[in-house]
Amino acid sequence: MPELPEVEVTRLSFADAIRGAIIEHVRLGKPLRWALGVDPRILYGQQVLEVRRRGKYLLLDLTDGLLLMHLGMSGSLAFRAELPLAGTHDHFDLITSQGGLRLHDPRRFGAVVFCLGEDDPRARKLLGGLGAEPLGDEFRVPDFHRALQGRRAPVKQVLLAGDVVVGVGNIYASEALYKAGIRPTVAAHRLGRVRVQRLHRAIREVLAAAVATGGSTLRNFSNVHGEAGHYQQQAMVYGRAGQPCYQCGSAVKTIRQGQRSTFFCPRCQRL
DNA sequence: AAAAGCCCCTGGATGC
DNA sequence: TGCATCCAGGGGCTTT
Repeated sequence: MPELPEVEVTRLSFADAIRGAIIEHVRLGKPLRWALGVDPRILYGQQVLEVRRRGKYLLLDLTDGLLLMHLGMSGSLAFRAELPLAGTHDHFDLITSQGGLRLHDPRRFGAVVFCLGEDDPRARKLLGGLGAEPLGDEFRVPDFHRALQGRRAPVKQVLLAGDVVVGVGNIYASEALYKAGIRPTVAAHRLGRVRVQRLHRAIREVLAAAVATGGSTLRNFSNVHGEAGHYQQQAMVYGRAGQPCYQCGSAVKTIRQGQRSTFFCPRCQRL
């Protein structure tokens, strides 16, 4: 579920509130994708210094370590002064002096992992291969172009892979390609400068717009206060198979790429 | 090195 | 109402 915009919206919704908090207790529910990796009591007494994001990972900087959090497909966080009794899918609680942070994740593809720092082998393994931050200055057209030149896979799948650019998931990949007028099936290396430039711009615009509207809420996503996002209402192609393209009226098509659905307009996205 | 498949897990929607 | 099937916002790991 959560792509970069949802993760960023989540981060923004509690970073200020938790900054400076002292961890008092940890409650673990059912196992997530990966184990925490340490005795939870290691966290007790540590202070939460900052909340950052790298791709779809949230990074909680602690006094003496780093907590990596991932929301997987169905995860969401809640942060409130007092956490209610844990429900069936509440699998991680971080009780602090300033409130409780809770991970709710029905499918349990999410994870919370403790690392000593970003140089910790565990952190390097998860973060080391990530591509450029699409909303950051390091995401530049020439680099993007060069990276795409080395890929023969369909551009949609290269975007999803996350080693060229991070944070673009299944919704925003389709949306960005639509905005750029590029067919999702085109081999990445066949894109010329102009197309790459358009795609670069489209990715940034789509992600920024999604953050601004609180992300997309398809099922359960909400920020830390339980507020849903609205970007799905302005999706041009995602989830609109068979419906008329807003620009040209052609029926939006859906195909399978790497066991994921892709949506595009056959007329507006010719190459 | 890159690409393609396979899984992990639960729940909701759809069809019979 | 019950049951089977398919699909879902991710991504690490293994195999080609």
